[in-house]
Amino acid sequence: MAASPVCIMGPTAAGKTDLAIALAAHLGGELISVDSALIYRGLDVGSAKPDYPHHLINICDPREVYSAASFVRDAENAIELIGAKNKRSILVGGSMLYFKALLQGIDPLPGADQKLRNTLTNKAQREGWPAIHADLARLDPDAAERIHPNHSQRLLRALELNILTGKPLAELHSGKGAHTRMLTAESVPCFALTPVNRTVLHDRIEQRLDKMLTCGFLKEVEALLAMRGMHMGLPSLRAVGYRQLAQHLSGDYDLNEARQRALAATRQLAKRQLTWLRKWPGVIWILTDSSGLVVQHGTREALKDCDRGRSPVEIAQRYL
RNA sequence: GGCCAGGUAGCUCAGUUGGUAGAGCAGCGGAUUGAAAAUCCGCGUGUCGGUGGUUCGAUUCCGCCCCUGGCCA
Repeated sequence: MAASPVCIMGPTAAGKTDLAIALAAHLGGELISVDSALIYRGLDVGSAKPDYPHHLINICDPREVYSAASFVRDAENAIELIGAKNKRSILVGGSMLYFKALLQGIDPLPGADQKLRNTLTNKAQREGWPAIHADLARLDPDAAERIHPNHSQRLLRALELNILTGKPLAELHSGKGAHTRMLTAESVPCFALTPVNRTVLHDRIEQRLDKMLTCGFLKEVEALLAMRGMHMGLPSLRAVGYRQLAQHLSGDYDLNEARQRALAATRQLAKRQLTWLRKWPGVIWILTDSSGLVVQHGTREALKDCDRGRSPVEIAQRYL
C-alpha cells in the first residue's frame, strides 16, 4: 500500500505549483490538480496552467459545467490509479470546496437540473430573490431560515433539491447516505503555502497578471468568446480575470480598468481562500517571503521561526 | 496676471438652508454540500486644502493664501 496522499493548499499566486512539482520529484509522486479552472481546456495563460503533468487538467470543454461532486469522483479515481502504481498522490490547488468535499465527504444528491434552474431564475428576475426565499420558506422553513434571502445560488439549489426530492435540506445533508470516503481528513497531511503578509501576496498577484497579459491572455479570452454557445453565465467565463477581460472585449470598459478589476477580483479570491485555510483542521502553514523562501512554518498554534531562507519543499518533506 | 469651476474616506463623488458627514468601488473579517476563480453576509473618525474672521457653534458664510482643471490675456 502506497503512502497516504498529501495536500498542498494556499491562496492563488502563492507558489503552490512549484512546491508540488518539487515534491513530486522528491517523493516520486504524481500530481492531482484541485482547481475548478484548470479543469477547462482553453483556459491556459489566464489560469496559470502548469506544463508539468497533472491529473484533472483539461478534462472539460469550457462550455461545460463541472462540480465538486464530479471532482470527488474524478479525484478518487486518480488516487486509486496512482496508488495502483505504488506512487504517492499529491493533491494541489486552491479550490477549497473541492478539498472539503474530498476529505470530509459529500452527500449523494441529485445533480443540477438546468431546466428547473432556468424556470426558477426567470421567476427570480421578475420577482426578486426574496420571492424565491418565500417559496422555500413554505416548503422547507428550516432551510429558509439558514439561507439569506439574497443568496441566489444557495436558494436556487435548496429549492431545486426540495422540488426534486421532496425532502428538507437538513435531511439531505445529514451525512447518513454519504458515500464511503476514500480519504479522511485526519490521515492526510495538509500544507498551506502562503506569503507571510498580504502586501507580498498582492505584489505577486499583480506581477503574475501582468505577465499573463504580455503572454496573450487577452487573445485567449477572445478565442473563448468566439466559440459557439459560449456565454458569460458559464463558470469558465466567470473565472477571475476571464470575466473582466471578456467584459472589456464586449465594450464595458477599457483594458486598464479590466486589469484593475481583475487584480481586485484576484485579491478577493485569495482572501476567501485564506478564510478556508484559517479554520482548516491541522493545516501545516508554510509562510514565505517575497522571494518565495520560508520565513516560518508549523501549525497555527505553534508557528516556528527557524529555517528562514530554506525552500518550501525542504520544509514540507520534514513533515512527511 | 485676470475670470470661472473644483479641492470631503485609499479612489470616484454626494451632502450639510451653520449644530463636526455618507454612497459606490477598493480594503478587512466571515459564510461555504453538484456554478466555488462561484455566490452571499458584515465592517465607514475622515485635521471636510491651509489660515484668519463673523458666530454660542464653521466642513458649510466672508477674507486671504496654497493646489488642480478650464477659459481669457
